[in-house]
This record gives sequence, C-alpha cells and structure tokens, in this order.
Amino acid sequence: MITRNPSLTDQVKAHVKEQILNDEFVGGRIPPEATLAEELGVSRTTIRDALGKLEHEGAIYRKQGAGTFVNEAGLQIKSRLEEIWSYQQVLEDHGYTPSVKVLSDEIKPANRETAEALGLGEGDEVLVIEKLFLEDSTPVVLTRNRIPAGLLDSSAARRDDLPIYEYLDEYCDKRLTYYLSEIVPVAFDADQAKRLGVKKGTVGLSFVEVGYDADNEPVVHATSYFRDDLLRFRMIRRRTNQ
Amino acid sequence: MITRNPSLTDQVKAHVKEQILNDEFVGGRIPPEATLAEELGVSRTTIRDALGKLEHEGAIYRKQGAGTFVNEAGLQIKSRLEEIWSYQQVLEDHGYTPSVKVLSDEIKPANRETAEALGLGEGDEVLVIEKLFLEDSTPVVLTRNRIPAGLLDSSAARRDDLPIYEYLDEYCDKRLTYYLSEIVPVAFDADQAKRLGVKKGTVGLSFVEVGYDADNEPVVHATSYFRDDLLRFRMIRRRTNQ
DNA sequence: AAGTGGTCTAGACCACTAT
DNA sequence: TAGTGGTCTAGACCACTTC
Repeated sequence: MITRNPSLTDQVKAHVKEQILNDEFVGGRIPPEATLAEELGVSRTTIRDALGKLEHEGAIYRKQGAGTFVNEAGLQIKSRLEEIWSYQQVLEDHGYTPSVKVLSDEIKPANRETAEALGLGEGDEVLVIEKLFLEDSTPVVLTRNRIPAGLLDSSAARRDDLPIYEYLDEYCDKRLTYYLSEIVPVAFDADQAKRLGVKKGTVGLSFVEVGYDADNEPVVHATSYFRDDLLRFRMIRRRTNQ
Repeated sequence: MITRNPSLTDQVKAHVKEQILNDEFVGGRIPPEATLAEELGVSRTTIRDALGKLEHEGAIYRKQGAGTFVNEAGLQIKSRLEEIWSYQQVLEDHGYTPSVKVLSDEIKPANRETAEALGLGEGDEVLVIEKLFLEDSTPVVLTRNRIPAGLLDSSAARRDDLPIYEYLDEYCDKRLTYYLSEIVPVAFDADQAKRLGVKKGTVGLSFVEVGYDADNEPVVHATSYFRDDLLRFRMIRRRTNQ
C-alpha cells in the first residue's frame, strides 16, 4: 500500500487535504503530529513536512503549543498567484469552460527587451506564440510567449495550444521550474482591447515574466494580459523574520 | 558563539547569505551540504533547512545530483511581493528616502465590505487610518487600514505612523501573521490622483487585503494604492506538483 | 563509479499554550 | 503540569548528475 513516488510526504499531504475538504476534523482541529505519525505509520518528520506544505498553501495554520487547525479563509482561495501555471486550469477553477485560440506563431528576431530577458543578442531568432484564452466565447487572457529558436527540436508539427511549460518540455526538452514575474497594471491599447473584447483604455492586469529551467537558464519571456472583470488574483503574504 | 534564538537554521542562513553577497563562492557554487554541516558544526538537517529558505527566497537554486548554486537573477529582486510588510522599508530598498504622513485617523462605523472582511456587524466601529508614503516630497503609496475598535487597548496616545503590524502589536496585542491579498489594477479617481500627485485616470496597482493574527482571526482590512511609475512589484512563481 | 541533493527514520529536548 | 508544535541530531538509503 505504501509506496514511494509520490513521496510519503505528498501522500500524507493529499490524505490530510482530502480529510479537510471532507470536513472530517471536528472543530477544525487536526490531530497532533505524533498521533498522525502513529496512525499513518510514518515518522513525525514526514508528517511535519506534509503539514508544512499545507500550511504554506493556506489550507491549515499551526500554533505552537496549541495545535494545528483548518484555515477556512485560506481554503477559499481558488488560484494562488504564486503557483499558477496553466490559464486553462485557472479558468476551470473559476468555474468556466475554457478554450484556447492560437493567434499567431512565428519565428522573428528578438527585440531588445526579449533579447535582454533571455540573454540573447538583439536580432537572434525567437519563436513568438500569441494565444487567447476564452471562457465560452468571452476572451479573458491574452498571452505572448517568446522562446529562443535555438532551443527548439526538429519536430515537424508542434501543438502551439499546449500550456507553455508542456510545450517547453515536449519540444525543447527543458523543464520550466519557476518564473520571475513583474506585476504591471495597464490600460489596454486598441489592439489588446479588441482581442480581449473590451473598450480601449479599459484597465487590466499584466504579468511580464521570465521563466527559468532546472539549470537556471532563461527559457521563455512571457507577457500576459488579464481582464480584471473576469479574473482576480489572490495570494498569501506571509511575515518573514524581519 | 553558537547560541539559540535566532535559531541555528537562521544563523546558518544569514551566514551563507552573507557569503553569497560577498561573492565568496567561486563559480557561484555553494559547498555540498555535508561539507557545510561539518564546517559549521551542525547537522545536515539544519543546513538543509537554511538552504531551503534561501532557495525559497530566490537567493540560490539546487539541482539534485549536481549541487547548490547562487541564483544571480533571483538576487536582483529587491522587494518580493510575498513578503512585504513595511512600505517605508520597501521605499528604502528602492533607494528612496521615505517618509510617512498620516492623513486621517478616526473611529467610524464599518461599511459593508469592511464588516464582512473583519467578521463584524455592519455599523460596528472600526478605527480607520489613512497614510501617505512619500520619497522626498513625491507621494508613492496611499493606504487605508481599518481595525476593529474593540481590539484597541486604552493607550492615551497612539503613534499612527507606525507600520500597521507594529501598531497592532503595540496597541492591540495582536501579532499579524499573514495577509490574504487580492491584486487589483485601478484607474485613480480624482481624490486618489490628487493625493498621489498624478492625473486623474492614471493607472496604478492596488491591494485589497485582510490581515490575520496567530489565532487566524481577521484583525485588519487594508487597501493600498501604488504609483506604478515609481514602484514595481516582483515575485517568484514556482511550479507545484502537477 | 563517485558525488550530490532528496527522502525518511527514531529520538531528544525546547518553547509555548492551555487548564 | 500536560500536551502541543518547533528545533536539532545522527544516520540510512535513494535518485540523479557528472565524469
């Protein structure tokens, strides 16, 4: 029954998470770590790692000396900004029926901003993929991803509608591990407004970000625009030690 | 020399962080965990916890089987969105000379939104503090904090210019542990624009958030407005399992 | 094959909360 | 004072990268 991969920690995490969602902890109180360890036949370290992840994602909170509890407020958050990867998934989480439309897909010389972001020379070729994410027929997210052309393998046909991390995995053999993101408020220009189906000058949010692979090399320069009336982002901001 | 509090882990973290900033690791390569453990006379677990924190804040990255390395890109981020607590500190980190101006400070009945956020009845009293943060004489951040009046102690004079988490600590005996935040792009209205010294309709960013204490009780409803031309927020978005 | 980070164990003691 | 989470140790073995 107990196997590795997923790790014991992740199995424990999933197990506890499920019990939380099923409201199985009376009074929102989660059993002591020692009890969980004994019940599940794993060490307390494994329990602590699992609870630590759940705490980090806002599902529980812990209070030294008192116990571990379900975090009702934290559970409400559908998509946390720090861990969003597929806009299709985000839209699904918001109860939408998402679809993707590839607007364009061409190899072009990098502009200065992209070249700098990806550590290329200005004019080096990049693949630019523009996509629109819709719920039913309403556009919600507009994205532009730029990938160094040199990373592409020799596949004949590429599915441009894949989430960008899957695309990088599939056709570049690169695993996207994190983004450095900048959050920028914008008033949509005529072109963006038209694509997103709103009036020119409408206020929205955008991310400007660089994605890195396991070797910490930049592999994608991404810009995304969101319709604020249809998609709101939330996050947990925690205190650090000073 | 070695003492508790700060914890061993935090001491190790600070030690390694300092060496990173002093560029003491040739080729950006950080010694193996076992080596660090022996050198510093602590267990490998302690080393791993410290490196885990540094990895989380983007100072280093690790690659299984290969090693641990300095993350040059991650080190560039001055203020990470997930861990911002004092706007004065943020402005200092950006090289500004910050100051605070308390615009107003009065006890009023809560409006519907605040009452809901703080779990109060509509009309229950809250202390509303409005502040403006400036660099030199240029306004950058406008904030409005609402605290349930019932939490206030009987202090005669309160320093309204304190960071809100210090205020809560000092006058409410509550420790703010985290915020649930919503990121909202806005076009400033006439009043906001005037206070921030920009034209009406200028686009900016705002946070709408609820702060919770150690018992997971809401203690503050905060709204903040930022001048995007003077302050940009960055964050690290990491892949989660799945 | 050697070296590195990743997972897991069993156990000790500390710090804090509740009663 | 009993019970809980927080820190730390010493050690084992696994998964992966590099040579």
